Amino acid sequence: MNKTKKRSDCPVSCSLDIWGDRWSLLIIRDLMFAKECTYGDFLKAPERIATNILASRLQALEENKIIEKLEHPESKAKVLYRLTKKGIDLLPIMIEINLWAEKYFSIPEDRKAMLKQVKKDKAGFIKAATKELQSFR
Amino acid sequence: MNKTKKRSDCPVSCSLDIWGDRWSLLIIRDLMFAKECTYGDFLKAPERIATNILASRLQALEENKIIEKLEHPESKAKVLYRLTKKGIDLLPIMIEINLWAEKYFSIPEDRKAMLKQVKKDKAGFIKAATKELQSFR
DNA sequence: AATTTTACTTGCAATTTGCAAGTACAAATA
DNA sequence: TATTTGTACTTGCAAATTGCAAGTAAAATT
Repeated sequence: MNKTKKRSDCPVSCSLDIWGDRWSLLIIRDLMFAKECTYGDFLKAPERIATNILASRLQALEENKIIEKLEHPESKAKVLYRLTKKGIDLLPIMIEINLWAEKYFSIPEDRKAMLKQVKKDKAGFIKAATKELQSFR
Repeated sequence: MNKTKKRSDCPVSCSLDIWGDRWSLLIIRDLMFAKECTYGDFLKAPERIATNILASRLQALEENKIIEKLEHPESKAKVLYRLTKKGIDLLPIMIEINLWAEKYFSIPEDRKAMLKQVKKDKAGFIKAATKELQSFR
């Protein structure tokens, strides 16, 4: 989001200072599902983020070591983004958000199917998904 | 946050539409710790929320059934806010945020002590804390 | 060589934030 | 009873952020 404005020492506040806006977690969501995304991939998300906002969020997330850039293996015109370990560690938060939302909204079927797996063995799911994300690093 | 602007059917997006800003989760945090807060209590938080922002967030959270108002037992001049069940159910998200932050920031000692309890038995902690919050309803 | 793709940047209007001050009602105090 | 204080907001306004549309530059394709 913004650079180095720490509002307090509260862990919640510190976290929100980094990804507590309407867009950052959606970028992180996309990376958790797709593992690697280009700039254009993010723009395809249904929420329709504006290009300037996307650029500013990607920069802030990179500065905060949540994501990192890497070369696209097939093209110099493309940039690949992926999660760092710090970003991958947001997975439990992302899962709990999905579980909460499932309880209070109607959500897409494919997401429900995923959450069914989660509820069977949450720790196991997180471990496996983390490992999968790590394998791209 | 804002009224009824649903950006997509994604559960993450729907959630952020409600509490995905820099302040809402801090209000919810205060209510999770204190159980019941007055307007003035929220203003005492170290992040120093502006009075107009606080009023607008409280209204939005109430409209979205995350919090509710009740009469103060001792004074008609005061208003008490507390979490609804929907708000209490955000507890697992709040805990995961704290756990993530502990890993990447230095956080206050008392919060560390709480997280020590969490790590001993996460499900048990959430159950007990939820029950405790429910007891105020 | 010309066109298209990709990742941005820029300009600008609209919205939101943040600060300071003000208001209205209740409660405490003189 | 009159006055002051406390509590929960609202209002006004400047500054920052957002969102839309258009533009740019380098790389890839035709």
